[in-house]
Amino acid sequence: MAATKGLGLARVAEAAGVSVATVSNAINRPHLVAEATRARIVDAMNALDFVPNRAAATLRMGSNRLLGLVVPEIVNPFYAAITEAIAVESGARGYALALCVSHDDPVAELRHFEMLAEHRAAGAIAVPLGASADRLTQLQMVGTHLVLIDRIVDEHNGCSVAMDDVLGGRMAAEHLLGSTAGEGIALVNGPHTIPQCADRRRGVMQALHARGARDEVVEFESPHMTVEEGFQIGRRIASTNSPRRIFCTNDQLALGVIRGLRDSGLTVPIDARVVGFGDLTLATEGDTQITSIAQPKAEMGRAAVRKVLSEITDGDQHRHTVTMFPPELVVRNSAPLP
Amino acid sequence: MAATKGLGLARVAEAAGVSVATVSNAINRPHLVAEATRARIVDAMNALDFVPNRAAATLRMGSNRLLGLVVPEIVNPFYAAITEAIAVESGARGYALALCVSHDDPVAELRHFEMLAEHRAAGAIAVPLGASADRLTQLQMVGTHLVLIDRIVDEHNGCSVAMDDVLGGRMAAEHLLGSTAGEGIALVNGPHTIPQCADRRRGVMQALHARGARDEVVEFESPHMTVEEGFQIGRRIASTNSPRRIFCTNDQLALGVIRGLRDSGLTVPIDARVVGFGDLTLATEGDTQITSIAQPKAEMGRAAVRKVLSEITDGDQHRHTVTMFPPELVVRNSAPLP
DNA sequence: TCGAGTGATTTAATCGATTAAATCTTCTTC
DNA sequence: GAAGAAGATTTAATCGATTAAATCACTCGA
Repeated sequence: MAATKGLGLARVAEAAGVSVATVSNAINRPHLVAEATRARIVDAMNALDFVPNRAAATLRMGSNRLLGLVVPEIVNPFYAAITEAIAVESGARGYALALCVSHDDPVAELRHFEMLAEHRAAGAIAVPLGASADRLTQLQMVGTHLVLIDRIVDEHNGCSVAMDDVLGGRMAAEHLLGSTAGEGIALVNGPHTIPQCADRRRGVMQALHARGARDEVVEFESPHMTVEEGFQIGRRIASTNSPRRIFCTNDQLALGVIRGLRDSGLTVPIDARVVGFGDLTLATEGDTQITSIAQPKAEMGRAAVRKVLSEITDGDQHRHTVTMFPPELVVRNSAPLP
Repeated sequence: MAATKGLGLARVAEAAGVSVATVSNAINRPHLVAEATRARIVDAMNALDFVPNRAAATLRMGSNRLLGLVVPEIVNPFYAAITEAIAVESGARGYALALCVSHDDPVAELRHFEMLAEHRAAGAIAVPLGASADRLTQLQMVGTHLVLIDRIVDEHNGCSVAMDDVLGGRMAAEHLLGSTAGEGIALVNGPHTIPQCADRRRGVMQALHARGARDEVVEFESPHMTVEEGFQIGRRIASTNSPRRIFCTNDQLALGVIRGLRDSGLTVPIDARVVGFGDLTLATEGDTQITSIAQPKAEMGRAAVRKVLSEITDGDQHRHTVTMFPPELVVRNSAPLP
C-alpha cells in the first residue's frame, strides 16, 4: 500500500527496504554495501525488472557512457571493418556507440559533433576531413576526447591511430622487385593531394633507393581510382614499354589494370605482375586473386577504442600517442613469390 | 557579478534577461515566444556557446532522441548499405543512432536491447535472430518501438521491412528461361532452413509452373554458400547433364560456379548462363560481371527509419505495416538478355 | 565506562530541461 | 472604465541517479 514512489531506484529501494543511496552503491560501489543487503537489492531489482536510467546518471555525472564514431561512409569495406571492430569493442567495454556518417561533408561532420556534445558523449573517434587545425579545435570544443583514425592530422592535440602507408608502399615495391635490381616499377596512383597516395609513392621510392637502383618509376595517375580508370591504364601499360611490375595503390585499380592487361593479350602474372592495396575481399574472391597490402582494420578499430577509453578514465596518467600499424603483404596469384 | 547559476538554460536565461521556461519555449515551442524575445535568446545562446543537455531532457521526458540499430554484422555489403542508409536518415531527422553488432549471438542481442532501454532509446530497428516469439516480447519488453528489417517474423506485433525473396527467385528464373518453355533450371541454393533460401526457391517454382513446364529443377545445396563451395558445384554441373541455366541464391556462389564452369572448359554465357542474387559490388567489378537480383538496400533502410519514427510520433494514428520491397534484375554479361 | 575506530546506511543537495498552472500585460469592446 | 480575452512570461514541481557529509550501530582497548 505504501505509495510507489517514482519508478527508478526508489522503487527498488522500497522493495528491498533500504534507501536509494544504498541501491546506487550496491550497483556502482558494491564494496560499500554489506553482502546480505546487496543480495536483497539484487533480488528486488530482478523481481521488479528494474532498468536503470542512463539519462539521470548522465545528467548528474556530466558524461554519458557513450562513444561517437564519425566516418565518411560505411559502404566501403575498409570503414565497414573498422566500424564493426569499434562497435564490438565499445560494446564489450559497456559503452554505447553513436554512429555518424559524414559523407565527407564538413557541415554534416560538425552537426554530428554537436549532437555528440548534446548527448554528453564521453569521447569520439573520427576519420576527420579537411585537416585544418581550427576545424579540429572546433570539434574538440565540444569537450569530448577525440581520437583520430585513418587520416591523421599533425596539429591534433590528442591520440591518433593510422596505418603506415609509406611502409606499405615500400613492401609492395620490394615484393615486386624481388631480388632483381635495376628494374623499374609502374606505379598506378591516385592524386598526390591524397596523403595516402603520396605516402605509398614515397615508400616505393624508398625501396628503389634502398637497392641503389635508378629511379625508374613510371607513374600513371588515376583521378578517381576506379576499376574503369584502372582498365584504361592497364591497356596503356600493355601498349607501351613501361615496367611490367605494377603497383596499384588500391585494389579497384589493380582489378581494372589486370582486366586491361588481359584485354590487350597479356597474362598475369606471366607477362606482368600486379600488386594492389587494401586487400578487399572482392580481390580475394574474384577470378583473379590479387596480391595486396592488407591493413589491420580490426586492430586499428580496437586500438582507437582503447585510446579514447584511456583518455576518459586514466585522466592525468594518460599520454597522447600516435600509433602507426604496420601493413601486411598478402601474396596471391597476381604477383606470386618470385 | 550576478553569480552564474548553473551552466545550462539558466545561464542563457540570465544573459537574455528571461526565465529558463522562456528559453526552453524559444527552443521547442517558438510560437509561444514573442519574436523580439526569441531573437535575444538566440543571440545569448550563440554568445555563450550553449550546448543543450539531452540527458536532462531525456530524464524529464522519459525518452531520448535516439534510435537503436541491431545488425548481425557490418562487414557484409548488404548490412553495410542498410546501416549507412539508416544512419543518414536518422541523422537527418535529428535522431542519434546507436549501433549494435550482434554477431548472431542471442546473448549479445539481448544485452544490446537492455542497453538501448537504459538509454531510453525512442525506438529500435533490428535484424532479429532466432525468430522465437517470446524472444521478441522480451525485446519489446524494453518498451521501445521495434521495427524488424530483412528477417521478418510473423509473430512480431509491429512494423517490418523486408524484400520479396519469392518474387526475386521468380524474376531470376524467368530471366533465365526467357521465352523458351519446357527447359529446367539448376538451382544452387543454401540450406532450406534459411527462410531466404526457401523463398527464392519457391519463386523459381512459381516461374516454372507459370509457364506450364514440368518441374525441372535440379537443385544443388551449398551448406555455407561460399565461393569455394560454388566452385565445386560449378565443376559438378559441368560434368553432368544438369541444366545450363543456373540460378545461384547469392553472388558468392555465382562467382564460384562461374569459376568452376570455366575450370571445366565451359564458357559463360555461351555454354551456360548464370544469375546471382544480392548484386554485390564485387560481382560488378570482377572480371566477370554477374547478372543479379539487386535488393533496394538504401530504400529498405530509409523505410525502416520512417516506420519507427511514425510509431514514435504518430501515436494512435499509427498502424503497423509490413513492407515488402520488390527486387530489381540487373542484367550483365553472365546472363545477358536472351 | 568512555572514546576511538570501523563499517553500514541514510540524508539531502544536485545535475538541467520540461511543462502545467499561475501571473502579469495589453488590448478589446460595450 | 470595467470585464474579459488573448498573448507573453514566470513560478515551481518533476524526472532518477549520484555522492559528500552525517548518522547510526558495533567492537575493542585502555
